[in-house]
Amino acid sequence: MKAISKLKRIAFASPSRSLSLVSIGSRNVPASSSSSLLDEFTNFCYQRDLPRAMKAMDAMQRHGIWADSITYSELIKCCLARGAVNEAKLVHNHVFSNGHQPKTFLINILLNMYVKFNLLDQAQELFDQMPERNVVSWTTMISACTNAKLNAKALQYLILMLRESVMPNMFTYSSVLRACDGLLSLTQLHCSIIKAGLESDVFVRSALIDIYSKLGELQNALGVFNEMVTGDLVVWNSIIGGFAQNSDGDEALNLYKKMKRAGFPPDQSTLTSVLRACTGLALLELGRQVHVHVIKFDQDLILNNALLDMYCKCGNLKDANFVFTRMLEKDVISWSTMIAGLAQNGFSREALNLFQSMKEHGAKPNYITILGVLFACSHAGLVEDGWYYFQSMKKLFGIDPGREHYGCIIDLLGRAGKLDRAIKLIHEMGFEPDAVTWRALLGACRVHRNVDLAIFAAKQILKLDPEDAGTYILLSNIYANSQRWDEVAEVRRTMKAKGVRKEPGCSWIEVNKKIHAFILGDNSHPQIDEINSHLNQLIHRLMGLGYVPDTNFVLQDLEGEQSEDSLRYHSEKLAIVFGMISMSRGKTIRIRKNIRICGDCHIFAKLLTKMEQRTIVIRDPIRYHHFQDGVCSCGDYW
DNA sequence: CTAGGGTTAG
Repeated sequence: MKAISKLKRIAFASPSRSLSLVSIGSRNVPASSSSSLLDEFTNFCYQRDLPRAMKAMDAMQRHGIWADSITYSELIKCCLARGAVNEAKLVHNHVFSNGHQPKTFLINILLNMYVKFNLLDQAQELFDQMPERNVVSWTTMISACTNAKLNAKALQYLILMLRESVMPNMFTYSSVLRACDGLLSLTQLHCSIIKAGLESDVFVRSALIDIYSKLGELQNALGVFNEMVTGDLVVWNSIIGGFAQNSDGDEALNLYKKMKRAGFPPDQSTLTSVLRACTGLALLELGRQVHVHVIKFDQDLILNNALLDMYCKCGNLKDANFVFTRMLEKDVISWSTMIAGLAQNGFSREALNLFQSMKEHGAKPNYITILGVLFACSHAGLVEDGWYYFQSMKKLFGIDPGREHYGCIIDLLGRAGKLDRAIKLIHEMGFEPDAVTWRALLGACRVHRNVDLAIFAAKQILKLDPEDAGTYILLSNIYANSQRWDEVAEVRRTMKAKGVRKEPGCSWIEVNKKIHAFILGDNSHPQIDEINSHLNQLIHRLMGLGYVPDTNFVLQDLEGEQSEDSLRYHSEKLAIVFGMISMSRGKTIRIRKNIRICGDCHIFAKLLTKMEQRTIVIRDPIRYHHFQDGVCSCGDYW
């Protein structure tokens, strides 16, 4: 992709210089005159007349004449712009013909040409034959390797170049930094960069920020960013993207504000990251504002995909569909995003229909697409369809089922109550089960109330993920419910010993472009009294209609202690009531929360939508719940 | 002649 965009850039590069000191064509000049042959060739090269230049070059070769390096570089640019690989190879042969030794400058250009044509082997061969390699030669090879994701090879080139005492420059570092896949090599490189005094180069800085972010070292990335005196758009995009990709949307958005204050107008890359931040935080209104800017960069595929995903993840399928149908160019990510978006939001049928339509459009599904399809089947209880896709995905789409696919199928079987089959599958799959696998089984146990198996699955999860507070609480609740107090104490002890704390339940709701957070046990919201009194009234009215606060949801309640009173103040209930007080009836109440919804809040929300004619969408860390008219899109399974 | 930033699941 990169090579192609480079080719394009060359194709639209500045028009050829005019050099016509000599008449063009061979009319006025005898063919045997070596100087006129050379002039002719030079003119054809600058005029980008490839066929004639090639002809003239052929004649020059027969006469043993060579042009200067700049002229050849023009010719090679022309070959690149036209994708003329064969001509380019002829140029290569010509400049080496009859034992002629071109300058390093020219060989570098040839090297780079092979890299841009994606002919790494040829580049390597030429590189190996070079009598003298300068920093450009080495950097060209390093950059070729990093682009091809040959990280070890890129680092190896750097070592070899240092061994030959060629000093890396900012080009070399910005290139080789992308090849770091461990903190050790990165720290060493960063030191060398500082020693060489190159850390203030914007290219090096953005590369440093980016690689630190990719390795999850955000504080280091921020350190490099904060030292910046003069920056540019890409440096800003690197740091914003870093936070957005490491699910720190808040910080990404803060930096975005700072960037605008610093006078840098956002581009496609910035907005993609901003949308990703909105997606993570479920900031639908901010996402909508970004949508306005997206229109200016019409039809940027990546940006549109990010916009699409934002609407899906914010539970707004209407706008997601609007964006999707208007995208002129769709790739496998667009289709996968929309399919998964429909499935996660409870529109399984639509997801499967879209998958059909994707295939009819000739788009090739990938690993992730199939995950969305399996998720849709699982969600709709389509055991047979899901099993069919799972069994035949290798044959139909050439994709080997991975851990995640098994996870979906375990979920599918579990949801359908086929726990035995699910366990059998865990044993049969070629992978060691991981925490995600066991969580899929645990989900089934919760719904089908299989306490023993739930304990087993929870223990497996904790073996693999000993910091998972939610699973500890769940396990402790299960024991408490069976009066197994010794084991309750044991779980609590383990948590204490490991320093695992249960995260307080927190729900967020966006009203009038402001985010309101509700945290369990926190009464700091200015309208908390009004909310509580309204909540009590609602509960009272709902109880009149048969609602019973369910303190027995031990397998579900990850948020607090199991008493009716604490259930009453679960954060999502407060957020829902606040939404009802502050938004008109026609508006959807959208809530995001940090831990999974409990069974009592789920029933509460369902009954409330029926009683009050409201629509509520709650996104928990892994599922979506669209409540309307007394039912939830999750089908009471989560 | 050589260099940096963005999208789907988990």
